[in-house]
Amino acid sequence: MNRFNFKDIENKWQKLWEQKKVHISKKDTNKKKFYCLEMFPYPSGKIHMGHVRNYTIGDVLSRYKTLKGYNVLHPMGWDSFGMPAENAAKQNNLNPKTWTESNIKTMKSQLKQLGLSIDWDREISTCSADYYKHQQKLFLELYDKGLVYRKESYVNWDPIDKTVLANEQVIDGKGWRSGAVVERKKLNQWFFKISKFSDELLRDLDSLNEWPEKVKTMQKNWIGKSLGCEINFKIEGSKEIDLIRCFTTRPDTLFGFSFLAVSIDHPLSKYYEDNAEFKNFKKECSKTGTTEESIAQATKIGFKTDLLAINPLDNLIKVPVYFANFVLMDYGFGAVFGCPAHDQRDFDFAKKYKLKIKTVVKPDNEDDNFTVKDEAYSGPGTLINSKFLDGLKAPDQSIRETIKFLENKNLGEKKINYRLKDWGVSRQRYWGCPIPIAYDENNDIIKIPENQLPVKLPENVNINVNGNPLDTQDDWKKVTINGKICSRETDTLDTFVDSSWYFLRFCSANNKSLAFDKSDLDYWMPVDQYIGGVEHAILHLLYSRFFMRAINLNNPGVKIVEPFKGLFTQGMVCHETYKDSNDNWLSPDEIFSENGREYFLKKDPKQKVRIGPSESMSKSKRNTIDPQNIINLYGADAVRFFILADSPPERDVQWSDEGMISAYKFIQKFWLLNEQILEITKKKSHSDDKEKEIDIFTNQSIYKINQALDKFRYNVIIATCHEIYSFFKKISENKKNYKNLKKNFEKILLVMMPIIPHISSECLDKLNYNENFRWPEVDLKYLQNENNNIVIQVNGKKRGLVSVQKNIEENDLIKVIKDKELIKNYLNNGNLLKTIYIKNKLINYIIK
RNA sequence: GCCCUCGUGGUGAAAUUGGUAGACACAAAGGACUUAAAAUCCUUGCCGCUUGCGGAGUGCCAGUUCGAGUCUGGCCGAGGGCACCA
Repeated sequence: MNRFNFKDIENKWQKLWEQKKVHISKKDTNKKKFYCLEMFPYPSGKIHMGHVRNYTIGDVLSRYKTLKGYNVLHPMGWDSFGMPAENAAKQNNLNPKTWTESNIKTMKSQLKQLGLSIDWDREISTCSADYYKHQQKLFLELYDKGLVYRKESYVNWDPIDKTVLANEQVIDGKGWRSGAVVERKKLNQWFFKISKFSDELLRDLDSLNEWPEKVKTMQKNWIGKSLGCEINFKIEGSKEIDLIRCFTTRPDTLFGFSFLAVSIDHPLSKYYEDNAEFKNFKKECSKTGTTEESIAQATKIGFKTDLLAINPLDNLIKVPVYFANFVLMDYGFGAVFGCPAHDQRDFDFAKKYKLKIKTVVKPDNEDDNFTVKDEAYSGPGTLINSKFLDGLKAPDQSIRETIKFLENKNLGEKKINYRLKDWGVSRQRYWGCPIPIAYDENNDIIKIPENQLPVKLPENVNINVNGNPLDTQDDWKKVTINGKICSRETDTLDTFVDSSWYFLRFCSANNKSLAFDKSDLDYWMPVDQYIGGVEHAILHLLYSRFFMRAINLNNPGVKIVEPFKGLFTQGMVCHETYKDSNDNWLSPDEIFSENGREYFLKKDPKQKVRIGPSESMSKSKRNTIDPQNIINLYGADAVRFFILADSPPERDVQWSDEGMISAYKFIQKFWLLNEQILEITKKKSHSDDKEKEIDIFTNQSIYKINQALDKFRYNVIIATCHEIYSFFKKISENKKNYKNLKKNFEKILLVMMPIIPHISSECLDKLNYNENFRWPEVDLKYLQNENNNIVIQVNGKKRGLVSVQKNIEENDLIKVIKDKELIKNYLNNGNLLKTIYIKNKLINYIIK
């Protein structure tokens, strides 16, 4: 008997699959399609464990659906524009293109070593002009539809990366990549009008019933729909302004109005630009930072103007107008009416500037003399101190009635507001898709004509410059359009644009003239199962949903609205963290242990290692495991087997060397089992009762795996594989060639194929299996044992177990068990009130 | 603060969706084989007493039910998301 030589055998099958083009998919309208897509990787150098998990999950599904007879599309590509290439280029004086292409080569070969069933004929790379030329056309199409516009606006400026960040890319006031504290800067920027679809993007979430609720909730919150009222406040004072518009969700608290606050960016500020005190205030505000987060941390400060705002419900109530640091220009109209009694921010502000705090809502368990004291009250209740509004139930009735009143008197208007802002796509970077726009001598926008597309990114550019390297390319910038000399846009597109439509490109990956062919989309789209990390729950998924709608706008040919029918978000791969006595991170390679509990430094065995919590693998914490080493040591099937074992795919999984070794041992012993069965099947065939057992076990296992596959419960499949091994191991020890042994074992190999394709294929080959690979049908008659174990309970507690014939009637069952010593004792020591019999499951005696 | 998710042995986890809690695996301990080690195999969730049996037991407290890990309400804890969003 031979060991399983994974190196040779895995290589053999990978080559064979490639030669026979078994993973190449062709449109075939007679066959039911299945589009399985994993989020494509950024080619950063080599694959990491997260990739291994992500792509194994997708591969299991693809292979399963193929066995089930679907025409499966399982493509792969490269999200290959982006800053790491530029950073690497700067650090090592490399060309971003060369660097990226070499990484792609490495990673592609690594993915192939995992035995993934990918259609490499459809490979795409977003940094190739073959890809981005279509993107430039799409950009211009959206521009013609009015979904792209340019405006001067404040942007989040990352001083390290020297680039603009989307609001979504600012995390805790810092750039999501560089970690630099974000500054504010005013620039001319290109925007996608995602807000046009706010309502649709929100509403259609309800149709995505194969998405995790968590992701849908996050998108809902991100879009942030709120129903409220727009109110115009009359202004009195020395300036030429007579109205300030506010948006409020609580118009019913208008009688608690004690100040009006506007953002420092509000148009009102132009009247105070020369005011030294205001300038100081503005400076004070900028000191506290400009991101929402840092504003949040700062104490509330205000600048009192000489203006008064009049309460629209009572002209006699006039309150001061402030500039305040906590009011955002981006949301609503950059102005809020302050009601300190029922809003904590307003309360804090009012306390600081000694403004009136008038209670207008009382909780239902309080009387009319209730007043707000130490904190604002924002709960439900009844309106008080509000004249004609008194007695209304807050919040629902009172808001509804107040809006009605304001609308009737022309003082306000019902309004729906969204938190979602338009998507800024301009990036001051070199390594991205050029924006196909130029400007003439009047700085008017000129579209690059179709016959001058694509706008190719110039090569051999010195990128060791501050700011955008494209700005320095005078030859490239100069372009003649219709005889006019123009200057190109030097900003490139956010890489989220690249990934917002790549799933469409896969459908027509080799179409030279079109980004995608509508008939291809009709067949392949939507993506039936999309698989990736939850970190893209908002940005990438929302942008892709927007792109689909943008393409569909005025384009009745495209039928699909939602790009991803099913979404699965897998958990991360974690590993323990280690530190030495000086608090430096240690990699697992640098330490050793003799008892599995205490670790020591290899280079200094006396030094004890501090074991930290298990965290997601990251280079900075040095707790990564290189998949390449693991593949070399144990082979692809063992890695696939391990990465799916133990934890359900949506949860984090712990990397453990012991677990990996256990998976490797499983592959090895399974191979030996196959060799044994092969030997046995050469013997004369044999028939006895065991055959039935084999049939039952096989069918039940296939059923179990089938169920688990349909629900992404891959860890249960691994457990079942272990059970399968134990069962057939025992059977093979009899050394009898049961008539149905070979057939059943072949079925088992077929259902294991999605998980461990190489060894399963090889085993089938060894057994001379030469039929087509098809998912075996489950024979339902084997799913229930003929003899059933019935649980005997007394007062709901398990007291015994009896094996009886299936579908036995209650009276017959009682005859069987009434003589049991145990039951007799219970029955003799109490009164039997009743018995509950659940067929084939249990009998429960109720005894007092 | 609000929203979401999750709490099961030393660990990762199963549990046919209300019916035998802890499948499967890791670790640890004990045992078998071996001159010995490695490898392999077997046993072990906890607390009692002698095999066997009894008791408690799925974060905590109630409730519904013949029966609750599963359903309902409240509390506690962990993780994630959002936020001076008016």
